[in-house]
Amino acid sequence: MPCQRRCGHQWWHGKVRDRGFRVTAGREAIIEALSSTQDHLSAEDIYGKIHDRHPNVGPTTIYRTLDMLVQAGLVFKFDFGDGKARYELREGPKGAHHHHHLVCTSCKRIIDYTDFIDEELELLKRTEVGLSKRYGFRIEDHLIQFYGLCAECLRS
Amino acid sequence: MPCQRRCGHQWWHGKVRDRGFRVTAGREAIIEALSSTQDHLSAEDIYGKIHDRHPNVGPTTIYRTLDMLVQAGLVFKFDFGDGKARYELREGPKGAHHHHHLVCTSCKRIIDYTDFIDEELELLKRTEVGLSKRYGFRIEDHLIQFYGLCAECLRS
DNA sequence: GTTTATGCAAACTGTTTGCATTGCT
DNA sequence: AGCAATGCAAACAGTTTGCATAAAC
Repeated sequence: MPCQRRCGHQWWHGKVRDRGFRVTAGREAIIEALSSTQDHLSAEDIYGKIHDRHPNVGPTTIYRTLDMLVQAGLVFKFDFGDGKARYELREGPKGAHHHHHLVCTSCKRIIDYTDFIDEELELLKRTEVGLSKRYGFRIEDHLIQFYGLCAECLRS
Repeated sequence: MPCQRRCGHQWWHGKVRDRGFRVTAGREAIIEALSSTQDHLSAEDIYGKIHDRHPNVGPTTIYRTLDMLVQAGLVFKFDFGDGKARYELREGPKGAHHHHHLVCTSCKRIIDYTDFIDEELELLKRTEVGLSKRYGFRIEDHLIQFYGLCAECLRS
């Protein structure tokens, strides 16, 4: 199905088709929901976001689509310890956008940060080379999260 | 309850009592299970490990105890994406032992590593200072995980 | 036309909760 | 004695699965 809109919403079609998956209206809606926000959406969040325009897309499809997108490498699945999985687009029309997370252990707020990434990237690169030599491990991704108390919670 | 054994199994008693929690046989068994292995035990794993000697300790107690230990800062709770929480002692009789994880996305194997920790700690320290200035966030802990394919899975 | 995706309902898994009882301090 | 911890059974939440139908290729 060609893109219905004149904008570039089909950047991911190739990546999905290349892996033998099909492009459907439901999947379009789910990717759009993910790319329309900076938040870390749960499956339920996505359901809420798209249910108005796509009342036919149910939770099952969302879970199955998210699994597929994780498998295809388009989406990252996170766990922040609140019992539900959260999903984030790994790349957009403009390419990959990498960041790490600050998790407030009190109010569960999540702050994305991209500062200091340069130093971190340098260390990560070195670490990855070292680890692959030492353990024969091929590293494809990483997760860095800091836990603590956010400004709001420190105040009270 | 003073330690029944002549060894140093009571190193954590103070930390638990200081926070207003009590020392019980079940909790002793759970901490012993955690300290007797390098593995990342799930609640069910712990149940299996202690059920012979402590048939009276049920799953509920294990969950509640683990929550308490996480709260008391003695245990770290992880999620490796296999649907069950996993727990690891944060410190032992000899003090804290910090490490990070390599997660094989194919076979789900987890490899602990402590290499490069010094460099990492240095960077983390700098990052933490920067983040606390920028976001007013007080960082108390961090999680670093690398994802990829282990040597075994690369071979096949 | 063939194969993959979907929706529904029901099943499943890990975890949590209410309440009466036990046990630490 | 007083209050925290436990066990049991039942409840719960998020997620997964089987199967018939619909849609993409």
